[in-house]
Amino acid sequence: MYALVDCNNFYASCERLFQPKLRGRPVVVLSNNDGCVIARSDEAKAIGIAMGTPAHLSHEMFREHDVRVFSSNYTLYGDISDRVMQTLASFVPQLELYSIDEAFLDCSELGLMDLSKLSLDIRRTVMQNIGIPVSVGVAPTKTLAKMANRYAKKKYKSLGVFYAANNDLVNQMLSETNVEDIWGIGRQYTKLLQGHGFKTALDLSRAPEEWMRTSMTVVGQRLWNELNGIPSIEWEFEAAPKKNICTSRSFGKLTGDKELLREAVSNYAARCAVKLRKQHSVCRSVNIFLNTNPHKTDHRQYMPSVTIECETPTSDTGELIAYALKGLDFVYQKGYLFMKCGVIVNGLIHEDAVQQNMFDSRDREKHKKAANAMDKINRCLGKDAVRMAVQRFDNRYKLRADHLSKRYTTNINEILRVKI
DNA sequence: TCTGGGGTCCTAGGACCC
DNA sequence: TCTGGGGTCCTAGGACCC
Repeated sequence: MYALVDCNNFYASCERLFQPKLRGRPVVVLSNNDGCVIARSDEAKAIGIAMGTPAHLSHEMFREHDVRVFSSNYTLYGDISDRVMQTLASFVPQLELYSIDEAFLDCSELGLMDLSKLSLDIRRTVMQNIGIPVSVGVAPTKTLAKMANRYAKKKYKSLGVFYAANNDLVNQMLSETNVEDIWGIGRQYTKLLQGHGFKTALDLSRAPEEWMRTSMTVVGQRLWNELNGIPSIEWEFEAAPKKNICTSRSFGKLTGDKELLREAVSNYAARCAVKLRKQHSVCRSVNIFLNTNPHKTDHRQYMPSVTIECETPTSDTGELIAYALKGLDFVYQKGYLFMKCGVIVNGLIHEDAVQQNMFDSRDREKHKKAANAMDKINRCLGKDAVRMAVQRFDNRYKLRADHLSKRYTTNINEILRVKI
């Protein structure tokens, strides 16, 4: 049996944690750059604010309904997430962290324990320890557990848990879930399935296995198995090292200034380098891309990207910045207004598996020591306390974040103050 | 003024090898 | 009418996830 625990309206719940007066009030959290809505409290959902709504189209509505708006504060959400996961880990021998607000729990070795009772217990404990509301779905496969979780939220809102303990309960859930709400079914597959007359998950579970395989390849076969109670998605208890790493941002405002782009690209390359070293990887190539704003149909559009092979696989900040700047030189053209740029490092391998290049004149040991020292200082003093000159300190291209809350739990200067 | 950022898996097709 | 038969590796593109 699999349990899926999911934090309700996670980002909105995190913000409300430190401002209890917002309980019962509509709260939304915006994406980077305050672009669009990415999290909503129940109250915000109830007044019809849709996921992904551009913020600039909603100001009227926010004012009208007295909606509290936040910029996203990933430092805070990441820390609250760690705490929730720690609490969850105390209930089962093993769990898989699936996303910042979700985890699968392995219930297979809990013997005859009453899983409904366990679910309620989890919910109560997380609420008491952390203050974040969660929902729990328990079922024989991951796909069904995801479904059970969604079903709990929809149908047993106040209870917050659903245990698909037998065939009747599984079928009841399947019959009340539409195909488009199944985990793994997106827009394209929804079109395909509806076109063939499949409306509910129950319909799909009874589709001919052969048809699922031929029209949806192995993805369809797996899904068919999972819907029929045959686990076909493996556990991943240990986070696998990433195969590529991307750092990209939209700018606070459009720019064609090459110096500004150099600064942004250097910073993103440096972030990639830190992420690489954290998982003990080096990359074989670096990709740099620029995007104009596709929404501005009257602007000239240009979305170039270029990949540069590293002479020797590396995770060195200075080296990656140099590659990234070389890439920028290659694709940059005057006369365009850019909205976004990014750096992707590809072909990651373990740092110990590097083939030495016999023409390599760089003292890698020395640079590695310097990088490690830099990481250590930055871990203590906050990220980017030490940086390369080209990164600058003034962040002229910085994103918008007009409604940022404090980093209550990770920065001593921003700790919650209580007036008595 | 203003529309996120970061990933995964699968398949097809081309380049190349013996 | 006809063009070998296997392989591997890489990339691009499409689908999906939060």
